[in-house]
Amino acid sequence: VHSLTIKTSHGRFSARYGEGGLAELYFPETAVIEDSSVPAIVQDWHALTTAAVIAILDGSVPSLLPPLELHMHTDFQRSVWHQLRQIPLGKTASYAEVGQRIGNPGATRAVGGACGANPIPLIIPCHRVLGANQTLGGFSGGLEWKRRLLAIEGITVKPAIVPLTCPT
DNA sequence: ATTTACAATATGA
DNA sequence: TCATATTGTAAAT
Repeated sequence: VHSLTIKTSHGRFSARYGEGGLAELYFPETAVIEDSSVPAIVQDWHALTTAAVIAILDGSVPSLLPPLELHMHTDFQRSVWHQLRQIPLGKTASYAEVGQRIGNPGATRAVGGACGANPIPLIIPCHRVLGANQTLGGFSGGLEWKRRLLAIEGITVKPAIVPLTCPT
């Protein structure tokens, strides 16, 4: 397994590569470990990953992606992530909608779970999945990041539902 | 109109 | 069995 970092205008991301391609992508602020020397093929993947991440942070669509290493996950999760990739830039889908598209209407909650298990944010745009009323759900990299990513794509979200109990 | 309760789904500890 | 990045429905206020 090899780890490399990506320098962007939004910070230093880090990526982890497995045998078959990109396996995980981490937001800045998390521990950054960079391998000093990696195989040539990994360097090629990393060049693609870097370009893709920078493109996304710039509000454009990455033209080419590295192979993704997702075989260790379940079919259900891969189905969900495949659907997320179908969401065009600037659009969003609800958890329920994603569930319907993969043939599991009512699997709304499970979709949330799959999003949480997404190892590759940004490239698999889990940030484009909102609640039914475009409310901000959650995000593995922190809600601040989710808001920022959506803002880049020109999407505005309603504030999360705050249970308002005033002690009298 | 607003609040409360509940069922249904995939997955991991 | 319990938890989670949800949601739609039903009933009561």
